[in-house]
Amino acid sequence: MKVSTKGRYALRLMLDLAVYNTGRPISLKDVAKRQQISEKYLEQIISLLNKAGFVRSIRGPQGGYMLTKAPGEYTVGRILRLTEGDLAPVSCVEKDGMECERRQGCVTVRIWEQINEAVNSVVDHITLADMVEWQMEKADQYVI
Amino acid sequence: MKVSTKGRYALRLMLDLAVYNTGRPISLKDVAKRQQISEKYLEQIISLLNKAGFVRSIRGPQGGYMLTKAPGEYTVGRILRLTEGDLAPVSCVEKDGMECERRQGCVTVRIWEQINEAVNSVVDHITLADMVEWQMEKADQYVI
DNA sequence: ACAATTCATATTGAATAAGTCGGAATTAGG
DNA sequence: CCTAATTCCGACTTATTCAATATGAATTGT
Repeated sequence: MKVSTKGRYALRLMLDLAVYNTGRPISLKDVAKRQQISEKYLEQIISLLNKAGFVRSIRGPQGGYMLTKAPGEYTVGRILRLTEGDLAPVSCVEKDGMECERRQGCVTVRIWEQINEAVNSVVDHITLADMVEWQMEKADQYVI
Repeated sequence: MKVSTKGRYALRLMLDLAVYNTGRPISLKDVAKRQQISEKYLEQIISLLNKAGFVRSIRGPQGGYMLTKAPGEYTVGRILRLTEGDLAPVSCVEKDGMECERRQGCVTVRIWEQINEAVNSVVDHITLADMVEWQMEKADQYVI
């Protein structure tokens, strides 16, 4: 029941791009330094985000990445699902999951469905914009 | 974010013991047959449940296992946590989890906490007795 | 031209998942 | 007491996934 580093890093990566956005591309090197994550690993992760159109890339010196949309447009769910796959606790309740011949008599599936709904209702109602706001509040605390 | 077979099988195993309880021990062979799970693998799983006192074992011929408490006393959460460990989506929000030096500045932790609470509130409010009831309803549907 | 960047693919090492295997210990029934 | 059914125990295996590293090509601002 764990979220892998890939999903967690993706979230921090996207948050970093949102928080440090100045209208100019942000290099992975900077993100890696701030977030203390291997730059090489971030490359793999942002590649997914790039192909999915969540960010756009600018190559060459002074290049980097930028969000393609406003932070409020990215739910945590969309970011996590892109990197982690379906968040369902078992494959038989996934959106495009495997079908199971035991399904009709299976009682545990109700539990998995409820867990699935509970998780989704959390991640689909939090956006990057919320997280940026939290970040600002944190920052305020330390400035005072 | 998946529950492993170990946790899923443990749940079905406990449910089987609850549903087919007649006051006499139930052998793993029978459970394995009904649930279509490897008997050898079930041995490993029930060993955990046994050591935790969730079931008690009777050895020898006509031996097997029995629940030690009423089905209503077992929450899904307790069964899953025994086999899966803490259900938290990241270790830093586990009950006895690792501490993280990034913690104070970390914003994503709020998300993991909310997911954790959402999952716990599902699994800690469903008991084996509920599942037995669901099973009965299912059975009724097919008898009619 | 150079250096900073992204892009693409392959490889690695460790851990975990999901069992299987072989046999020892216990005990009810004949 | 013997036998067979059962639990109990630990080692082993096989495949997959995780979490990166490594290598180098392609692009482009200065």
